[in-house]
Amino acid sequence: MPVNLLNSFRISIEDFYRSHKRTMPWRKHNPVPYEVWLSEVILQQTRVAQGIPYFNKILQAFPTIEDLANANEDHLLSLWTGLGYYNRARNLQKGAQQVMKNHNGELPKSSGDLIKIAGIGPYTAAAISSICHGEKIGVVDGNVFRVLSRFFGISTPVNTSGGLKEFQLLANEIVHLSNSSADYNQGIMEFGALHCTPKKPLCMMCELADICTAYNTGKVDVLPVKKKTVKRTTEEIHFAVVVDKAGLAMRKRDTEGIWAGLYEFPRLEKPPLNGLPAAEQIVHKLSHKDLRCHFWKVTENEINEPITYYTKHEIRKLGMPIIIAKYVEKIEF
DNA sequence: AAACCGGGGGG
DNA sequence: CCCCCAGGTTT
Repeated sequence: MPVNLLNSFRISIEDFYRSHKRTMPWRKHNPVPYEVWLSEVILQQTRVAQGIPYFNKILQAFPTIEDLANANEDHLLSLWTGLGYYNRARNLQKGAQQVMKNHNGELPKSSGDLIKIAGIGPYTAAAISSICHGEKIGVVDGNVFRVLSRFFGISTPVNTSGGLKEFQLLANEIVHLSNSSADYNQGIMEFGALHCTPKKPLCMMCELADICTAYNTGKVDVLPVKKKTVKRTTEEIHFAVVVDKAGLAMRKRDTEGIWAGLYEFPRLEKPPLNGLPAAEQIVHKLSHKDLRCHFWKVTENEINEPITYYTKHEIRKLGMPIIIAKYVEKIEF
């Protein structure tokens, strides 16, 4: 990306941050690292409005890292109740114990050391080090994915290792141009949360609209791109293999849906009572589901639909799903 | 790379 | 109903 574009973006984000009311509980000139750590862990995959009461409650119960390290786990979990992702609480306490044991009770400053602590990943390490110590490292969370992908028109799926790397590098490049990692990083998250929202972003009043790629190419509603994690399903299919003197029974499929207008074997709703397996079951993989295909050697009586027979010669001229075509090639009739 | 982890809010 | 949220760990 051109440096002047990166800078225009960065300056607008910092201006946005400095001119907005701040919502985080520990927003002060010298944020306490423990408070930032606690709030960032609480807010993982959690809306700020939902997490704030928990932050206040837990900080009051455990005012220092030492208190947290020595806490009764059940006590901590009772305060966490309702937040979800309860391993966050256990990891948080494990981290506090690590800090007591290995760092004299004080959080390390660099993101490289922070990330070694339980429950602190790339995001939280970058957040603590940039906000508390000015390290020039970009935070990458859901807001950052959204804002960067829209503004720069990046369509790389964000939920892939390659996408994550690309966005992290871009975030780092921008934050290196800033004199205040804390303001820039918090600004882009605040901007994403309040302004460049997932749905109905406030483009009409956005000061970045003039140079926003998504806005100027009509892609606001398609960015960021996420690779679909299609939950694959399995469907059982029972094919009737009916062989007659006249040939092999085939039926033409409807003109809509999968394999529209192609020829296949008559279907059975379930494994036939009077039938022998005619072949091994074959799993036919589609993008969204596995078709587990069974072939049953049955007589005409098992089929409750008009049957048409085709000779091998005739069948070769019919359009068929590949799984049927392969089967036809294998058998003798 | 994909699964798993929770509860709440909004369209 | 689905998507998203100031993500991280485990397999």
